[in-house]
Amino acid sequence: MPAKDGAVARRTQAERSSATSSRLLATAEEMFGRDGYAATSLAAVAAAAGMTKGAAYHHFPGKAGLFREVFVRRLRWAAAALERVAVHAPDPWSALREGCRTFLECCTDPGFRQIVLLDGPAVLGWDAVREIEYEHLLRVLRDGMRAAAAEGWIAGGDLDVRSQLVFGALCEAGMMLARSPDPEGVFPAVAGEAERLLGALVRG
Amino acid sequence: MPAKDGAVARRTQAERSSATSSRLLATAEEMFGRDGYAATSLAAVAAAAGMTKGAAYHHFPGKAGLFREVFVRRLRWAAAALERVAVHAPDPWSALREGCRTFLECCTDPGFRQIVLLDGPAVLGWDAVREIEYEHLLRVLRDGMRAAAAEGWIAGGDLDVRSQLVFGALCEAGMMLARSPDPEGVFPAVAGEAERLLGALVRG
DNA sequence: TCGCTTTCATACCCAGGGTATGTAACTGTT
DNA sequence: AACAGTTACATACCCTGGGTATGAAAGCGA
Repeated sequence: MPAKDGAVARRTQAERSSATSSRLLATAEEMFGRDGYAATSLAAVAAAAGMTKGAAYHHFPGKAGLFREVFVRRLRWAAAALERVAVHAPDPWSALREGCRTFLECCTDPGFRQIVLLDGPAVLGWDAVREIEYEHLLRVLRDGMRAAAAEGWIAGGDLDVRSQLVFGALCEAGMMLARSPDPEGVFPAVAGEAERLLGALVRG
Repeated sequence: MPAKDGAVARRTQAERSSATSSRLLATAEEMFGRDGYAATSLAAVAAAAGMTKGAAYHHFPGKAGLFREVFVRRLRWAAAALERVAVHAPDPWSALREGCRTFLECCTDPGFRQIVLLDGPAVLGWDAVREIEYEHLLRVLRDGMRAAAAEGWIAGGDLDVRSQLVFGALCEAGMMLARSPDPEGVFPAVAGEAERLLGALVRG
């Protein structure tokens, strides 16, 4: 077992690997989110992260592969925000309302909008996007609806389909927010209509 | 005024131009719809239409420009279908219901799905897509809602926002239909939930 | 100490969007 | 009818950028 060779701490392989991998991911998340997928070259991302294309291709299967990881990251980020809100809700119905509002706040982030809502479907294909979104967001929304339905808050029906339709409406709402010159100003109107749409499903 | 020179009918510039332009558009619509924007090269489109890239660049400002024209074409196609249905509806509420169902049927077309729902936003940007969709579909939907609201069929509110949210839900529904291995089989369930979403807005 | 693997950098290939230039087909004018 | 000017293409080229092949240096197990 050799000792450290002087002041420079020698790093293990796993440390090096995960460090560069993380740097690359963070840089890619920033650039994909700011400039969009098509306008961001892989070499530029690697350079901004302090390495070359070769390193990027060593850690990820390609540009689309890197984007996919970034996409998943953003979804995890949103899912974490949802989680924090939902656990404090007093009842399933409030959890639904608060969750949807939180998702809209996530859409306020320009990077989230660009990566998840705009480029995601075109780059990864709708099926892949749908699968990842299901894993992190849609299932939560569906389960929330099921819980609300079980307690009689909302009407029954095909909740798999309905949760996805609501998700589509929320994405559109998120895009409206992001596009607006005054997101904070229109937030109440958009969030209000979104809640009305949700509230319209309440069992009368 | 010179006479025709033999068997070959000489064509005017406008005829030549519009003929090649149409051929290019039709071919691009087919290939973009089948293979997607990224996987379709401009040279391939031009070749399939019996010409070279030069001709394409003479008639359109570039690949994205050509795609934009194709995109508009598809929207006009869908709008025409909506128009045919809406005029026969006995009341605003039926017009809304029938219009939404017709839109879902448009989404059954794989090319429509690929061009309008998948590639459009990423290629043209959300703002441009939104503007074109507004011109052809969203305005119709909003006006339909306004008419329905004026006659007391649905509740009031911000109908600009609400129509867009409903549109988002419909697009998602369309993607579900297109993705399904058995579109005809799931059509009733999806259309049913879409109508429920719409019906939930009915003034109680 | 010595292979072996992992981690990157360098150099290269090539598909494809865009452009510059040449040429043939039409058009208005005298 | 001849000519200049414009339009409608084709050909040849540039160059960005994704992907790959090769090589070197840094850990790692024996």
